[in-house]
Amino acid sequence: MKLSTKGRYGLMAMHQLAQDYGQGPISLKSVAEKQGLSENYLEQLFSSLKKDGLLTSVRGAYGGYMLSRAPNDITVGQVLRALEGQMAPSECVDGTHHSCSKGEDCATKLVLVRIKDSIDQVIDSITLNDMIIDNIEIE
Amino acid sequence: MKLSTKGRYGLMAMHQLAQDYGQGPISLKSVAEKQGLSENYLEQLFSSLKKDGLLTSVRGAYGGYMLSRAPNDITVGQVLRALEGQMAPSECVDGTHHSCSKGEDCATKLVLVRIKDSIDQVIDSITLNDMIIDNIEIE
DNA sequence: CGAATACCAAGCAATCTAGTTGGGATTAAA
DNA sequence: TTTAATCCCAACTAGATTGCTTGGTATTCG
Repeated sequence: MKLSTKGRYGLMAMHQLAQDYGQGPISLKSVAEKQGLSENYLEQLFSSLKKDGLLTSVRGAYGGYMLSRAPNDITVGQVLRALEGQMAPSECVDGTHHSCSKGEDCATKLVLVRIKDSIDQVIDSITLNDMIIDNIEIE
Repeated sequence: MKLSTKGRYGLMAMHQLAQDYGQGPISLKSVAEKQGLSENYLEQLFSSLKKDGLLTSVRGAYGGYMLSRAPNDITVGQVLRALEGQMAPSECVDGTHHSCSKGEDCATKLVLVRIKDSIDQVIDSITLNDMIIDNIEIE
């Protein structure tokens, strides 16, 4: 039940951009370097995040990426879903596939739904702004 | 962030054995057939579940597997961890690896810890007996 | 003895992961 | 107008993982 690096790297990068929010576009290279990530790989993640409307880009020299909204208006859930799809422990509870022959009459599915709901509740309640604040509080 | 089939099949099979609890050993073949799973694959899962002390086996003809404890004394968390390892969204929060160079000072890790804690709380609070009861209530 | 079972280890095709490679388009600044 | 910096896009790939299958051995009941 691991997150792929997409989700984790994406959170790291979005946290970085949240810290730099309001300072204009930040280059991919700069984010990749600060977070120790592959520039070309991160580019793919930013592409997904942009497609989901979480990032805005500025092309050309001195261009870069920035959050499309304030950090307190972007949740961890939005970031993770942009990169990982639904945060469901199984396809049978991800809302798109309806393949299980047992239908709703499945004890295992009930458990999986409860896991999914629990994850959703956590990730939808944490914003990028919370990530900054929480981290400072602990430092 | 998907569970592998191990966790899902394991829950299905353990739910079956919970329903048959007290009726002596149930053959692998029977469980596989009732749940529509590959017998040989399920065998591997039962091996893990036995190693973690959740199943007891009886060899020879008319042998089989049974829960090693009452259904209300086995949690979904114990089953899933036997088959999937720690239900952590990243190695940096699974309690065994300590590889992240950032140490505790990482906003992303704080988020991942909250996700893990939330999953743990759900899966450790549901027993196999709950799975039976909940399912009947809905039927 | 023979059938039914658990137990064990290795092999394997398909898929997924975590990138890399190689370019093209756009724009600020010199 | 050139140049460097940047975003944008698509294809490729080595290695790991998944979800099994195969082929056996050991044990026990009738």
